[in-house]
Amino acid sequence: MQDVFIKDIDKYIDKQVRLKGWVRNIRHSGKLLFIILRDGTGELQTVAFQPDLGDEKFELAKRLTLESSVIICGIPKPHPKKENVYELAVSDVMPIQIADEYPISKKEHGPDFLLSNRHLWIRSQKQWAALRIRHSVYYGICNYLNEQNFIRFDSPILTPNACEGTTTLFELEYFDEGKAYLSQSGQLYLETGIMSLGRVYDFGPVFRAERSKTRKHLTEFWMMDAEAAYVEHEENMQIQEELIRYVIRYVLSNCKLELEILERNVEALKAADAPFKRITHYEAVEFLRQKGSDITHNKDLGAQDEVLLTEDSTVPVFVERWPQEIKAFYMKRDPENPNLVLGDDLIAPEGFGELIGGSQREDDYDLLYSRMVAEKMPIEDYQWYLDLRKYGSVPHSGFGIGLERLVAWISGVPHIRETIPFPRMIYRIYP
RNA sequence: UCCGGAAUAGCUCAGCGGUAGAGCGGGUGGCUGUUAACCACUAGGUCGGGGGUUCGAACCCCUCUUCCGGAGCCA
Repeated sequence: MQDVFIKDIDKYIDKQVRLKGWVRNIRHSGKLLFIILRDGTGELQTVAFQPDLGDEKFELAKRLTLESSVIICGIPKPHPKKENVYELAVSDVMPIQIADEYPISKKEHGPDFLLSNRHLWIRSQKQWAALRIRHSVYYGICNYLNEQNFIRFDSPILTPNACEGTTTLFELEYFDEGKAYLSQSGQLYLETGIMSLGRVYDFGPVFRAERSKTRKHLTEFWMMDAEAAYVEHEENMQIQEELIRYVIRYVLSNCKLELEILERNVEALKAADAPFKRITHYEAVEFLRQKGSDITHNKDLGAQDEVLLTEDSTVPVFVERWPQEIKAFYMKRDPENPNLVLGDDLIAPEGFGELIGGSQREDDYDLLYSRMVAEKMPIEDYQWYLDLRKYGSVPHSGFGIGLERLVAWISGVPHIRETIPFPRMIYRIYP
């Protein structure tokens, strides 16, 4: 007897196989019994006919409930009514555990109930699809970076200092060393890595103690930071664009079924695999004011501004060359205008907001030092970071991608909480 | 932190001053091709907590709690 996965079922037509999984749904009609089985790789309808299975096994099989675990043997056959669909003619049924009354019914549920039952909700078809797309986005990113000679360089999660500001940090006691913080970004550590390895990236959870309550925020999310030596602003954006387009193609070719389950508009996704738009912050503000926004030239984009900026675009939009005063201390000044920095934000179409924040980094010791003093940063805590500008400093750039936002946009899932197994939000830490 | 909204059966909701309802889910029975199967019967409730108004409150008022959506901040 061959153990097989449902995704491979079409290779075993008319052969005896054994499937191991869970009951997604069960229906019976007299002497016929339909068990929809799922095994992690897919779903398959199994059909038991009482005279073939025998009265005893048939009665046993009828006692299966939603989400019961079960091993089913039988012979894969083409579905009598559907093209390219298969079903299993059941020859044996072995219940492993008869599930209690399953809390998640086949009708709709509210978000509070589903989030409280997240440990079970992940079994649902749409959640299964979203988590598989997350997996493919993750691997797409890693594959691209590997092909481009980026070396994985993991940043610490426990850190002695803030990357940017301290108001949004989770704080904890670290033995006798005083306060430590959960990392908001590994970027500063990555900058050390490039001086050894040339091009590096990290991928891990980061933490923001912001009291944000929107569909695009989590307090714990996964971020990929990449950093490269001898890469300047233009090439930095080029890498970001190629990476995103690579991931789009990777998901389109690996997750057809998942995108279909999530009812993602695949044509819109294909259309996004084209040269991205580029606009300076100054031009963006002019454009947005024409469209009725009250944004000014020294302000960041609001949520509505991001929608206005991308609503007529089929591709993501880069906003580059930002006013220095609203961007982080480590960004390099624009040589053509000292009031600007060589930073870029990549805004997703369809209202998902910022996918990437990147910049060329300040590589001059004195300029970086004076900027840190101006921001009243504790220089002694950052001496290691300043050292990088003393020992073989080079022009370099990098960027960070929020994994869940990218997954949300690519999958078309409306809320970021469905793009991570266990979302951490301001009012929720269970389960 | 601010601005909105919600809380009634296991779940999703209706009821909005006069005997607590439906669909799904559960249970029992029926059906040889079902697709959120269908049909019949059936069990299931301190109407989020506390206080008030009223002859009478799920419904009106006050308060607390929990959650949702959005803003700001950010990825």
